[in-house]
Amino acid sequence: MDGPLSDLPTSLASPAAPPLDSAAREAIELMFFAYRDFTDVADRILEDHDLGRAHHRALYFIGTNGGITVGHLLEILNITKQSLARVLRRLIDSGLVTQRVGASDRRQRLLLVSAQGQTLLDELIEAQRVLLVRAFEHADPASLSGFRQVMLSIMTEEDRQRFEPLLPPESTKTTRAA
Amino acid sequence: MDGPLSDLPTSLASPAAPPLDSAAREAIELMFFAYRDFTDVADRILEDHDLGRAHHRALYFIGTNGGITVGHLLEILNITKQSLARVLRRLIDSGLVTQRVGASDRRQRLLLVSAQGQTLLDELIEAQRVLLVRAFEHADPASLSGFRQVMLSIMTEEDRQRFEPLLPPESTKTTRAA
DNA sequence: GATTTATGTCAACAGTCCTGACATATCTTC
DNA sequence: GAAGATATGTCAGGACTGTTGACATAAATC
Repeated sequence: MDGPLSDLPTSLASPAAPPLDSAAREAIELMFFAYRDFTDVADRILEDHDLGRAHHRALYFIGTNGGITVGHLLEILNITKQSLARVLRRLIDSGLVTQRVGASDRRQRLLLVSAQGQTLLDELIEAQRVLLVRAFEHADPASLSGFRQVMLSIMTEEDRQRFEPLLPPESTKTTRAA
Repeated sequence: MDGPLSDLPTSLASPAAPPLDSAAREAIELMFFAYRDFTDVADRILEDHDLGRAHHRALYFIGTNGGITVGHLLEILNITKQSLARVLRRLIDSGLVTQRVGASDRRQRLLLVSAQGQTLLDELIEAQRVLLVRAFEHADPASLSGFRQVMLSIMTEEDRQRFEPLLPPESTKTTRAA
């Protein structure tokens, strides 16, 4: 009495589905569970500071892009300025992030992580790094680059470009060697 | 004027950080962007039906576990029953999910995806499958298994077990071959 | 000086998750 | 069969995060 719906032919929406079907299904679940558990370790730390995931993301990208402008941060996060404003307000009020007037353009607010903010950020990164190091230890270097390739390919071209300075100048784009 | 904070020694929170540091940082970002873009393609479809991500997740796991009980679904999703109730109500009211009284235990509500729900679910899976197929085409089979290994290793042991029937009976646990 | 740009702010609404407290049927056990 | 445990539901209220729409200000640019 369980599972009569799961093996119906994939006829309606996917016309003649390629064989990758079950692999894709598994990957969908891998994404779900891995991402959930990955964010969970950070969420637990954030709880102690009464911060949410949005604060984490903002803090992270400010930390790795010291002096970033609000506009650029908005581009990375892809949320509205009103959403970001709420989050930034909190980070600034609690002293985790500071701001400085732009040197060349005084309209800009350059965002910086404070010493206190860096301590929290280090803690957050460390928590996730532990998971990743463990994951990388279980996988050989080839697997690691496979992971990287797949993740990059899943992304939007726009997001993929954020990583390109790190990519070897090979083609991961249209050249399918066939 | 950009980046004075990003290269400070990792002295505060991570005692003597291994060399994997920059790889870990990159992986953190890979997770963020890949997951975001991966869910985005589904979110766009869901918008047309005025449904959210929570509805997607519930629909998905009901679809791949036809006749699942509310309790089991709660275990998978790891949310409270009040949260799930709201989501299920909507799915049932809109005819995407149906329920049936448990055969052996009449307290149970067995959840099933309706034909209409299956159509939507197929559409959602197809959208993400397209991304994955493209990603898998760009990566050789070894890379694919590397992706899989890393994602599995990131997870909680508990979640990893959900995949174990599919895993070869090797040890990905404590055996580090050293 | 007029326009555009970078940023902020007020207000309202929606989705998702949480906690706490009760209620109801239905098993299970003594 | 009565008592307790279990599966599920529901009401109430609160928090975080994201959205839209409208308006405000300062600084850059033309």
